[in-house]
Amino acid sequence: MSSNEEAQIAQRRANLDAIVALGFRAYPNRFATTHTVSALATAHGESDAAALEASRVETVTAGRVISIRHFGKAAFLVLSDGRSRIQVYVRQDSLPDRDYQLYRLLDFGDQVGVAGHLFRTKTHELSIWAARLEFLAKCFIPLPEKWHGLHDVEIRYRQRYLDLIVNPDVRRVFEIRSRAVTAIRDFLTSHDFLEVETPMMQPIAGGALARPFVTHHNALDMTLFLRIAPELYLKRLTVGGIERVFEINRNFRNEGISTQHNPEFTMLEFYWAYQDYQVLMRFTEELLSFVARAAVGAEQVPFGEHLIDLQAPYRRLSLRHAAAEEASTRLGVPVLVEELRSLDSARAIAARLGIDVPDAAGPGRVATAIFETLWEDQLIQPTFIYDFPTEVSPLSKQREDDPDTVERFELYIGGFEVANAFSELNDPAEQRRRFESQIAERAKGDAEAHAMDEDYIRALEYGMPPAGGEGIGIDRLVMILSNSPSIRDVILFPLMRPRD
RNA sequence: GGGCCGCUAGCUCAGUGGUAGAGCACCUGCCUUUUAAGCAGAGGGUCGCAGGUUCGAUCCCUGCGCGGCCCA
Repeated sequence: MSSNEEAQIAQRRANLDAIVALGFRAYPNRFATTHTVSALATAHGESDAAALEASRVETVTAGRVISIRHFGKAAFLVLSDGRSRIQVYVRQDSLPDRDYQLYRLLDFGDQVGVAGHLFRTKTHELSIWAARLEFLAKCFIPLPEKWHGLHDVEIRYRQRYLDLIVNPDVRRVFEIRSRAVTAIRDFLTSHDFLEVETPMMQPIAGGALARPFVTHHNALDMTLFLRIAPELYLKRLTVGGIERVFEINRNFRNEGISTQHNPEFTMLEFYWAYQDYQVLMRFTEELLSFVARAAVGAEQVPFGEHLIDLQAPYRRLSLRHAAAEEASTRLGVPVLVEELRSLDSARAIAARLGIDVPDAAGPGRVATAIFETLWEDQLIQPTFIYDFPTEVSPLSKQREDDPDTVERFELYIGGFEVANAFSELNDPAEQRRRFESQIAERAKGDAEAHAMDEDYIRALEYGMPPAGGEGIGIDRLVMILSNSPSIRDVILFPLMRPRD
């Protein structure tokens, strides 16, 4: 007993055999077109019937057949080039017999070439009056239904090509992504930043607090880590005199998967000598409004229930002040900023709020946990959270007036972190102390604590200029710009478990 | 790692302790301006996988797999 799908595949193979028997090649090497479907739709989408008749536009184009409506000895095909669609009118008395026989053997999903002239049907649909058909490739496997499309997210992610064929909005998301990345490059290069590429495989996984993926180089017999951040390499370049530098590339973090986390994700990092985090806040506002205009044509973008406004200025909240203020509201008693700076009182406040913190956490980690738990969900409109505890920021420079606090901010949009930036720590002695403190954290069980990097300290010993640096999560930014609720909607091939 | 939910035809989904349904798609026939074309007819199923309970399980129970959402 053969299944329905097997029968459909057999039918389609038989159709291909018949097409070959007509003299067509099964897999021709090329097809010379004069226009893409999108070009035709753009150029003539507004032309009326009389104008098309007067100009008699002849065209040769190609695409995938995504609909066939038969009418006896005529038919309407819909051809897609992945972006736009155009109707093709096929009739027996307008085609060579061989081409008409070909049309009768076409299946939903086949790749075809068409030559003919443009016209409008009675119902004003822009169409090609086919004078010639060429066969380009067979679709053997039945495609998902035209009306309901493909909803099963598992198949959409595993077989993204199917998703792209049948769900036109998916293409739109990745066009936004492409325009956003291009806009970031344009913005930074126009501000004299140099784009570079630094190692993806690193002997020490530094520049962030995260667990790395581990691999091995056979010839050198050495352990290598897929990078969790490019930070330490980019800052070495500022030592080398590249005063404005950026990289857009993949990071890898060996952590859980969620609507906001994919094990590999794309990050922009840039470093700007002689600037500090205050300058970067203003620069970020400029950058993001520029990117929004370029990617979606507006600074206001819908995101779920919200309309997010990426126009400057963004709200600014000091981390400890915001945490203390919200804790006061929740607990109904005053909570002072100073209480978040001492371990005992900070732990007591966290406990009263029902927030669990690791045993090894110092007051900085506790204050940060309180802040994230109380505030993260409400930070829908762009908000800079600034002045982080030094304890959680091993690569950031301290405030001149407060060694427990670093000049650092995170930008939240849509309820999650999109950017992280700081005035860069360039004092090699202080950097060594921070690394040593991280190693102590690791000894206490923090698997994400930063490792020692002697070569990085040596680079600082040559003198790194004061600088501001920032990382922006491209995937998360694109989620906001494209109104996508999951990071998997903005990554073409998100990581999935093997199915078999 | 924990909790909840899902997995039925190629796709989108109903459904029931008594051997399974719709729409679209596919096949046959009719149709030379349709657009979710129309009309008539036919076919298509390991109900995620494996056990258990039962006279009988797609349905109830247990485990596993894959996915989704939430939490850590």
